[in-house]
Amino acid sequence: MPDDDPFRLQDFLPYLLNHTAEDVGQGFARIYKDRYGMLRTEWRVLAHLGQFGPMDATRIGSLARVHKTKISRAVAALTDKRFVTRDTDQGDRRRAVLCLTRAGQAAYADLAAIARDHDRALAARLTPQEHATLLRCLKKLGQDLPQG
Amino acid sequence: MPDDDPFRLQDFLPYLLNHTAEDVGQGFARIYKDRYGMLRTEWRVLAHLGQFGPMDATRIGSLARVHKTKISRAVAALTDKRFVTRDTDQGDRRRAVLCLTRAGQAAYADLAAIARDHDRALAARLTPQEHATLLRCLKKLGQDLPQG
DNA sequence: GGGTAATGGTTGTATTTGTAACCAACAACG
DNA sequence: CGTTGTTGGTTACAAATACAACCATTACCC
Repeated sequence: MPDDDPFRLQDFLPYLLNHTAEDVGQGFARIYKDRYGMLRTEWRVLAHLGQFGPMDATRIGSLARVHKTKISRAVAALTDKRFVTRDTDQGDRRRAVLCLTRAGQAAYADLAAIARDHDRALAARLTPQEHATLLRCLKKLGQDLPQG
Repeated sequence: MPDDDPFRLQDFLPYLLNHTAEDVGQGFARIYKDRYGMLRTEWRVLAHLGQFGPMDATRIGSLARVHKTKISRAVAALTDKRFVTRDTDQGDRRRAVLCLTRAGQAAYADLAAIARDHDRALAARLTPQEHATLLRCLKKLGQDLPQG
């Protein structure tokens, strides 16, 4: 293991990833913030419900790998905005099934369309091969992290 | 522009990038946090000084694209830890040139070595071609964002 | 059943961050 | 020179986050 191989901050993956993520996310973040007053976790919860249908907070948390307190607060904000309803599961009264209201569905449809365009614009800056490789790499790197 | 091409959250680049960045950064973050009580911006400032030598806060901010208040607080924390000195530029007494102390250099050397290993472990999960493409894509995506 | 643990979810509090306002030193220009 | 504008940097206050403690309900198990 050559110690003379120097550390290059510009190529350090956590740094680069974080950097790019912030840059790339900001444009879209402004949209859901300005248009619906949503925070990132709120958008994510909305997106999960819109994408996968009704589910409880724990499931969203594990899909999105977001801590339950963040989910809880995001859900509270979304119900305030009348975008989400919570329905206590009568079989297990600890659980609450979350569901988009009609307004929530509309907001999701609106934002998803914008997100899709946004994503296309990003992809257009890469070759199709690059884009495919990028997705594959990100997914590879994101799974089974050596105990974080 | 086909509206029937649906939005896929799992392939949405801002989402994926953010996700991966968080996952990948966490392991290393714990190290500089546990070992030196540093926050992310502190590590970044330290890394920039270690990597590029003495410079002022504004320069770090523009290199790392971090807001000046964050830099300011990170620098305050680093001087508290005796990792950084601030030297008022006598030619322009608004500027302060930041410089690693000996302890700061040691901390940087320690962390840089760990970062390098960490990075190698990440790279090892990809093929060399994938890794190269990934870096290239991240750099492409990070520059000249259409008004962020 | 009754005690203990585990699970779904919320709340409290201490940190961290973002935004704006601010101060001091310098620049530009009449 | 004075007055106005910029720039480097800090501080104040509001918003967001992390972490731990906490209910309520369900599961386990003797």
